[in-house]
Amino acid sequence: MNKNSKVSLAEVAAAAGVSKMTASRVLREEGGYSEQTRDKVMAEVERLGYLPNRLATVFAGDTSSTFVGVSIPGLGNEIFTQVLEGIDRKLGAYQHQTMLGMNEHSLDQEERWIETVLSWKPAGLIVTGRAHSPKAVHMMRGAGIPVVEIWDYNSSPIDMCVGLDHFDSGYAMGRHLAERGYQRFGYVGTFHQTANAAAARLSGYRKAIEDAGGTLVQPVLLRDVPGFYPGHYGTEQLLAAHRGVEVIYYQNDNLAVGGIHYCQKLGMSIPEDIGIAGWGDMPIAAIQPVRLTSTAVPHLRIGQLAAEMVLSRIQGHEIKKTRDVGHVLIPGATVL
Amino acid sequence: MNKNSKVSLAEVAAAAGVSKMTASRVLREEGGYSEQTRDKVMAEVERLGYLPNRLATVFAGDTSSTFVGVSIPGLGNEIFTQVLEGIDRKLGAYQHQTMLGMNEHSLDQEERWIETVLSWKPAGLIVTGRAHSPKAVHMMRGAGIPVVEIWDYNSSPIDMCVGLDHFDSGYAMGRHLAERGYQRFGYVGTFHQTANAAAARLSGYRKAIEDAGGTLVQPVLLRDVPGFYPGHYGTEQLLAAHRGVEVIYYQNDNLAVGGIHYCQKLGMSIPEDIGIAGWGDMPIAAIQPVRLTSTAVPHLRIGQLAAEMVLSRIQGHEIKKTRDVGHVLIPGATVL
DNA sequence: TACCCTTACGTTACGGGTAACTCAAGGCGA
DNA sequence: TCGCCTTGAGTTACCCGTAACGTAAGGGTA
Repeated sequence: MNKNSKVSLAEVAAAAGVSKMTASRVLREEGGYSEQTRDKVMAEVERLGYLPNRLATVFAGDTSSTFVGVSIPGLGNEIFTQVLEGIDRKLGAYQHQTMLGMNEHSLDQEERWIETVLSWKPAGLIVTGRAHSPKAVHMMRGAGIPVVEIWDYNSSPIDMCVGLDHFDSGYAMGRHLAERGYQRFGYVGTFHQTANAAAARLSGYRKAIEDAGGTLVQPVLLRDVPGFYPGHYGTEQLLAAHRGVEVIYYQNDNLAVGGIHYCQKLGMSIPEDIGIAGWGDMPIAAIQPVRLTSTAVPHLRIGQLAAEMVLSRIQGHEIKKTRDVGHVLIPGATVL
Repeated sequence: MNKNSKVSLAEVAAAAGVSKMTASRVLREEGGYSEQTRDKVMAEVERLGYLPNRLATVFAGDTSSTFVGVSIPGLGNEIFTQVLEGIDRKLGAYQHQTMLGMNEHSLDQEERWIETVLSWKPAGLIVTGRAHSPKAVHMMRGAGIPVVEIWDYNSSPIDMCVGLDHFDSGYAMGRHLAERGYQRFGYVGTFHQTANAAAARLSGYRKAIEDAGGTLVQPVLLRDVPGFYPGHYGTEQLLAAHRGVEVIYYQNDNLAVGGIHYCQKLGMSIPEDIGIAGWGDMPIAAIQPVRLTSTAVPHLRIGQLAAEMVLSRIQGHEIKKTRDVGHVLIPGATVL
C-alpha cells in the first residue's frame, strides 16, 4: 500500500486467494486460469476499486507508455488550435494521450521541455518546426521513439515530418499578386528569433516579387502576437513609412483583417485603393463582407497525420517518412 | 540497458568507478561527496548522455509526477483555448506539464480518460464542469491528488473549483434585456446530453424573463458546434417558427455573429428591428462594426487560477477551495 | 591511547507489475 | 502401471532510482 493508500495488485491477489501472477494474467486476459479464478479476481478488483499502476508496467520495460509529447508554439491563433485538435482527437481514438508543451518559439524552452518529457518515456514526440537546438536534436535522435516534425515540410527530418513548404506558399502569393498587376508590395508580420515558417513565406514572397521585377518595401515585423490589433497598427506603420504601397501581404488572416479595418478607417477602398492578402484561411476570413485573398492549409489534417504517423510506427508499421500537405491559394475580392 | 539502449544510472556509476548511490547523490546535489567524485560522475553523465528515468523515481513513491491531467470539452471556440493556454503557461512556469484530454461533453469518455490518466499517477487533475459519472467522481475522490473543477462555479466541489455561476450570468442578461423594454425573447444554442454551463445560462435567462413578465419562445437547440454557421441557420429556424421575437440571446458570440449576418441578409436592422446578445466576449465581438452586447468572462484567468490551485496544493499550502471569478455584462449597440 | 565525530562513500531493500521458468495434479493412451 | 501431455497455477528475477542504514578512514579531543 503506497502513501496514497491505493490498492495494489498484490492486495487484490491476496484477497482473492491467488498469487500476484495469476491476478495479473486475469487482468491482461492472457489465459491459463480457470473461470472460477477469474471470477474471484475480478470480484476483488471491483470490490477494492483496483486501478492498475501503468507506471510500473512501463517502468519494467514491458510496454511503451500511451502518451505522446506535443510541442507547439502556443494557441494564440486558430491555426495551432486546429492542429492540436487534430492530434488529440486522433490519439484519443487510439487510447493515447497528449502531453502538451507550449514553447512560444523559444528553442531553449523547447529543449528543456523535451528533456523533461523524455524522462517520462513517452510513446512518441510531435514537435513544431524544423529548427531545434543541437542538444534537442541529439535527444530526439537517441530517444528510440517516433518523432514527427510538423508544420514545415522538410525533406530530411530527424525522423518523420508532415507540413508544407512555406517558401513555396509565399512565392505563390507573390506571383499571384504580381500577375494581378501590382508592382509595389508591402508585408506585415511578427518577429521571432528563430527562422520560422512565416519567415520562409516572407522569403518566398520576396523572391517572387524580385522575379517579377516588382519592389518590396521594408517589411514591418512586430514584436507581438499575430492578432487583429497588431495588424491594425502594423499597417499604420507600413503606410506611414512608405508611399505608394499597392498591396500588403500579412503573416496571417487575423493581421490582414486588422489591416482591412485600418485601411477602411482611413477611407481607403479595398481593393481599389489597396490590396490585402492574408494567410491561413482562418475562420475570421469567412465572415468578412468580401472574401479575403488568402492561402488555405489543412491544419486539422496536419495534426491528424502527425498523430497517425506516430501511432503507425508504434504499431510497428513502416510508413512514408515525409508528407507534404501542400497549400491552396484562395483568390478573393480583396485584391484586384 | 533496456530495449531502447538508454543509459542507466548504474552504467554512469560504473563508468565513473563509484556506486549507484553516489551517482544518485551527485545528480540530486544532495551533498556528501567530494568535488573530485562529483566531477567524475558529471563527466560520465555528459559523455554517455544520461537522461534520468523519472518513471522509476515516481514509481518508487519518492516524489510525485510533474504532469497534470486536464480534461476540456474541445477547442472548437476560443473560450477553452484560452483556458488551456492559461493552464499550460502557468504549469510550464513551474516545470509541470499538461496531459490533455478532449472529451467533448461525454461523461463516458471523460470517465475512461480519468481512469487512464490516473493510472499514470498525475500530480493533479483539472476537469471541466460539475457533472461527472459516479465512477469518475469516486475515482477522483480516491486519487489522493488535487482536483480542480473549472468553468462552473460550485460551492461543494469534489475538491476545489474555479469558475462562475452561469445561471446568474444568464439571469443578468435576461434582466438587462427586459430593462431595455423587450418582451418577447428568443434563444439559440447547441444541445448536449449533460446539464452544462450553457444550459444553466438558459435557465437563468428564462427565470429573468419570467420575473419580468416577458415571454421566452421555444429555444432553438442545435446539434452542432457553436460556430458562425449554426448561428446563422439557428436564427433562421427561430424566426421561421416564431413571429415577433424582439431579441435573441445566443450561447456565445460566434453564434451571435452568425445571427447578425442572417438578420442583415434579411434586411433587418440591428438593433432597430431585432436585438442580439452573445456571451463570452470573444475576439470576434471586438471586430464587429457595432459593439456586440455580450458577457465577459476571464477565461485565461480561470485557467491560471486552476493551475495555481493545483500547484499550491502540491507544495502543501492550504488554500481557498472555491473561487468565483464572476462575469461582467457588456452593454453593446446590438440591443436597444 | 581510547573514544567520538565527521566525511565520503557502499550495501540492502523496496515499489508494482510482468517474463520466464517451475511445478503439481489430473487425464489419457499403451 | 508408467510415462507424457495439458491445465492451472506459483516462484523468481528484474526494471531504475532512492531511503535507510552500515562502515572505513581520518581528525579532533580528553
